[in-house]
Amino acid sequence: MDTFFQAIEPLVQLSPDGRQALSGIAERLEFPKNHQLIRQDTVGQRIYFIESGLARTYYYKDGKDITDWLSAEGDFVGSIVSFLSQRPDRRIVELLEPSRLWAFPYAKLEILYDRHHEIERLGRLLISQGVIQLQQRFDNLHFSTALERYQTLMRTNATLIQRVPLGMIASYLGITQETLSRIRLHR
Amino acid sequence: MDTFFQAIEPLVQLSPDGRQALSGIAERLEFPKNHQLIRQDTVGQRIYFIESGLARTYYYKDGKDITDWLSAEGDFVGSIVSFLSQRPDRRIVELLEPSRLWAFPYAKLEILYDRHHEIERLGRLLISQGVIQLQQRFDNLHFSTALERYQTLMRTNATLIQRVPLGMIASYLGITQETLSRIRLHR
DNA sequence: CGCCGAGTTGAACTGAATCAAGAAACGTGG
DNA sequence: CCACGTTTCTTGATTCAGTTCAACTCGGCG
Repeated sequence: MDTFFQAIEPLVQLSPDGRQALSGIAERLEFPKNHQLIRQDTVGQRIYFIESGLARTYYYKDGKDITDWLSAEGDFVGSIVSFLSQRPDRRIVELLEPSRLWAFPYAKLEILYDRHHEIERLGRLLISQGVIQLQQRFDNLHFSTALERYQTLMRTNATLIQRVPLGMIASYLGITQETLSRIRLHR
Repeated sequence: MDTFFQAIEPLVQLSPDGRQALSGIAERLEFPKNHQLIRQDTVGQRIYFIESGLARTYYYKDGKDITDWLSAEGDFVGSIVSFLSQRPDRRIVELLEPSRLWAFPYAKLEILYDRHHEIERLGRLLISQGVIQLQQRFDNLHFSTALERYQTLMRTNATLIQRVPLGMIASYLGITQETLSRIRLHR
């Protein structure tokens, strides 16, 4: 769990007790490419930390496949809305590369929230980071052109573009694959 | 603070102790229309709960005024990104109606988070709600037409449309005032 | 009364979508 | 390790939703 504890270190200095509690509920997982972590219209039972690999969150709208989020090593992934609300959600989470993960089951996490104030704090801070990220993504979509959105992605997540097929990047940006193809050979 | 405690009741049953702690740091405020709660490029020192009234969060992009969020009685308002990250943000919060508010200062809230596990939990749950709301708004913007976005607003927030000028609603939806004007006299 | 902000309407323009072929690249089995 | 099929990416022509710019209407209210 070293990479995991390293990732959360800036947020909370966990006591040995808290660390042990988290280690106790974490499940070590390894899956091949294309494995579905979360299936459509299910309740997200787990939140995943990516030690290595790459995951995509997507859903279908009018039959079209829309990328909602892309998560790489060091990120958390899951159907956030479903996990937080404990309600089914259309979002699917699928691996784009073979990955090593740590999974945290919702029910067990709840118990730790109860018992360990410091873990509740960790939860609060992780979600806070989530809001900030999402808000930035929202702002970018709100009144920006396709080109601007692409440039922002290049600036913040340049490596993703090598690892994720163009069509998935395009819908992540809210544009069609054809438009993205045209944009990137240049301007 | 009754309306406030009523609003958070579904999330956490606070102990008398916790309630008193929150009451102790809350500031009762009343402001006229057009008052700025948060000024541009400042660090959000407070988060506000709206007992009565209406607030708008907006910012300028390329000189154009863009509505980021609209908040009415029962909602929390502030420059969320700035409040959570304690960094300056371009977002301005301004009252669209005379309002009665409860303000919670960041520094004092931090102390309560430390002392009262249950208040830390409240914080976590409130932010969780925030993510869910923002994600829904994001989804709606991601691959929907102007008409669809307007209809979603009608479905979820119909009353706002009476209270907020058309231009502000339009930029909230990510469209121009002219387009919104055309859309709503029907289709 | 006349002005001023808020909303509407019109006409021309444009960024991006759609539809439709092709060209590359990729990986799987023979 | 080559051949074939599938997936990924590019390119072109056309269409369309929404923007832009500009003028005009309406309802207050000072």
